[in-house]
Amino acid sequence: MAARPSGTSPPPAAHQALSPADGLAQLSFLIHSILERRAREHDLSIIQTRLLGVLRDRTPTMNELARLLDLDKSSVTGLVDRAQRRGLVARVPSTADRRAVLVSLTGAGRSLVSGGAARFEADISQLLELLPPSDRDALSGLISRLLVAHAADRGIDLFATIGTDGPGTGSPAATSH
Amino acid sequence: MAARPSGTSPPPAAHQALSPADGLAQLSFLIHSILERRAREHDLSIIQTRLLGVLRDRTPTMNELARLLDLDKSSVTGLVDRAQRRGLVARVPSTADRRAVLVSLTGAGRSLVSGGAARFEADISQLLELLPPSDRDALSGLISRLLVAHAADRGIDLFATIGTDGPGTGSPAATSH
DNA sequence: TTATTTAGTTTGTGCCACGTACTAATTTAG
DNA sequence: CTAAATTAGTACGTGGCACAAACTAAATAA
Repeated sequence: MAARPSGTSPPPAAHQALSPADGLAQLSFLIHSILERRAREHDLSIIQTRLLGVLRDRTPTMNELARLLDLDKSSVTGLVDRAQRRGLVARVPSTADRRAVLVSLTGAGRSLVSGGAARFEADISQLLELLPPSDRDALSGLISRLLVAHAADRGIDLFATIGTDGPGTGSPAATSH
Repeated sequence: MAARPSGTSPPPAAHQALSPADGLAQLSFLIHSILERRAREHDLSIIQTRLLGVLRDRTPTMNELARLLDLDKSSVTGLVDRAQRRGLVARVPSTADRRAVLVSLTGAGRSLVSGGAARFEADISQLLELLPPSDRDALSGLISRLLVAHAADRGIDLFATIGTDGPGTGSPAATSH
């Protein structure tokens, strides 16, 4: 319940700052919509984009995918179905567990997500250029610290169990809740 | 296309900071999910929540609502239908233009959004308590500045045309794009 | 007045998410 | 080593959400 989730403004005078809740809610919607617009260019929804993003450095089972995306497993079936139908991901039977199915990115899926990620990063750069360089760094740093603290707060996730070895098992924030 | 929209981590060493794009994307999903969880308590979706939030200090037409929420007007019809069916909003025929319909919050809708907003703010407070007080203020300030700059950048929105008079006409960020 | 634009709804399509019910494989008990 | 319980995944039905195209009614422009 955002104080003012969207295009609303209190009756404040010109340069008054937003409340933390308002600011975070609006920022969240802003980033969300930037992501959405980029994804749209490839006819991808946010959740499809997240799916591909997650698969960039993993080959999880359907079940793990559900946990990673914070979805019901029955939702993941359809999600992967649609991505597979478009040739973006593949289902590979697990050799270890004959019940399980591993989901992996296809070449097409990988190139799609790579290009998209690059453009999204460019969007973010451009957005951050609205701030003076020192503020940019400060903001990024603060956000990182907040996310790390939040992950640490609820579980020992974020960078735990991940040493320097490849794709980690730990699941950092964002999926949150 | 988030670099790593969700629960993913690069192969980074323990306390390495996230890239700006990663951080913003993850933060966005985090806030989004906090909002979602609170809304869920009242069986509200994010978009329903945004609808109620927008109506807190406006009584827009369907058309204005579409612009405010960045939706197609045909989408707004259904959105308002569902909210109206639950007694959260009302459709009031406009006296000025007999084609137009004004959408306003009912008492039930208002109390719902007020309570929800309070709880969301509490959630954000709690989240921000993970940072030292000085960092909290710094973060909020930077976010405000970024949002104001962004609004100014694309149009002259944010606090323009709004003096001290009540509910403004300008539509600030968040709806973005 | 006639033609055009504007406000809103209707209809049809597709994605997304959920809960429930089901099959098949695995694991645990006895 | 079977029998029971658990786990992985899918199928199905429901509903919200978003869009585009087609349509009605009112307002505005010609």
